[in-house]
Amino acid sequence: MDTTQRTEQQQSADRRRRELLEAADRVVLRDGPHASMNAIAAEAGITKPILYRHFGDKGGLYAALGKRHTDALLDSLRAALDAPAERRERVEATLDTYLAAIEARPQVYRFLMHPAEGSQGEAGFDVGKHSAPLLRRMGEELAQVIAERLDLGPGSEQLARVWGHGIVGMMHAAGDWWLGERPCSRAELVRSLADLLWGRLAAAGDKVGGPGF
Amino acid sequence: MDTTQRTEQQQSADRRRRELLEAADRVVLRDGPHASMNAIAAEAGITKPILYRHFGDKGGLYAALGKRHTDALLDSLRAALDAPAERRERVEATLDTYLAAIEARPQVYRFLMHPAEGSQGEAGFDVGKHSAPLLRRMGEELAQVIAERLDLGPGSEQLARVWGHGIVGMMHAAGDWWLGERPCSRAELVRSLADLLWGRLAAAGDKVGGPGF
DNA sequence: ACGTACATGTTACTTGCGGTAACACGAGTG
DNA sequence: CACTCGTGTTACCGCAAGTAACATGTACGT
Repeated sequence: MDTTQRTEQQQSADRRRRELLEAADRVVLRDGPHASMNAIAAEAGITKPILYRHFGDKGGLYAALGKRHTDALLDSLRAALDAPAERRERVEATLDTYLAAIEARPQVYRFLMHPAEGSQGEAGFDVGKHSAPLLRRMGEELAQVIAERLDLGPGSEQLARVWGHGIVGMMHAAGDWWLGERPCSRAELVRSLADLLWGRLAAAGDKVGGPGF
Repeated sequence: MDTTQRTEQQQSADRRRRELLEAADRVVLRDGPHASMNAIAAEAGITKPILYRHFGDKGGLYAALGKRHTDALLDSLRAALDAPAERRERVEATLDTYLAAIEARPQVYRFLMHPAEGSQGEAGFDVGKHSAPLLRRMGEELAQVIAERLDLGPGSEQLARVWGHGIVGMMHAAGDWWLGERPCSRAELVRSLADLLWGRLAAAGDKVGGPGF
């Protein structure tokens, strides 16, 4: 039949696509985001045009690659956010999940966020535009959770979205900085961020002698 | 004398450098970050090797370009942060200054932050790694201000740095999202972010029937 | 006046990558 | 057996980064 044929072919094409993605994953994680299409094709045991037949262009490949990791990360975040516990505890668990993920596989993180600066300290310059997708998706998801579960009064819809993106950005920037400098333990970082979210900034007193922030 | 010679040459070289930077600025802001070195050289009325003599490589040029804008932005932020007013008011003024800047010149912002996706909806892919420098610098500056002026008890040094980078990340991500979707006025955005910083997240009540965040 | 040193500029090239066209092989089907 | 279609290859194009080698003006020491 036509349909069965199509299905078989589709399945085989999908398997192939997954294999190619895994090969690309290996190369990108080994060589950094500067990996050339030639290198990826070589790792997969084939040549360039096949990659292009599957993914269109390099952007397509990187987008597919990014989506895999993004989906995985979002799944763990959702799990942490859905755990049965107090709100602050869940917030801390979510922050910790994210930070643990970028700590465990910094290569993946660097690829997703700012794919420049390959492993070597080269003056590399090429980058993907993945950060936006990941950050945006996380922001939107968090906004939805906030809007669903929190009672924020009038304008809650918009407030939730601002907060979603804002909190995600806070987590992202702090995590990025922390990953580079490692100025403290993950637990301390989580606590500090949660404290910030919990209003300690507003509650803090001015230092003696100064104008206070 | 030798020194006077060196000085005169240095001065002329500096003038030239500034001219080149301004030309590069025009091209980048017109063509997006995909601008080729050839195009920039042409705009400046000269040819490629001269650019390379002045800036080493494209990264050097873009770094110099980024530094100009970054310095300017940081100056306005410092001014807003130093204004004589209540803390929350100053925080709002600073947020507003940043958002006003990215609103007024989105081209510059896009170049500094994620220089991909040129004005045309191309599948563009090349990017600079400028976001890190700008975000890092803003984070560190804010951290210093917090540490200097706020009384945060033990561990205040680290706490201030986490908060600095976290707040900057919040501002950045929210601003980036807002700039793309324009879901509300700038003033509303500022208010929402300040509310988040002021602990409204912690103070919000759970929605009826749900587990509450 | 003349060669020397140096800054400033150019042309023409190499290298490397993204992307594509054209061709080659193998298997199932009338 | 011819036909097609999926899968693969080689060989190429275009373009941008970066460089080598060469030209030219100008101040200086002798």
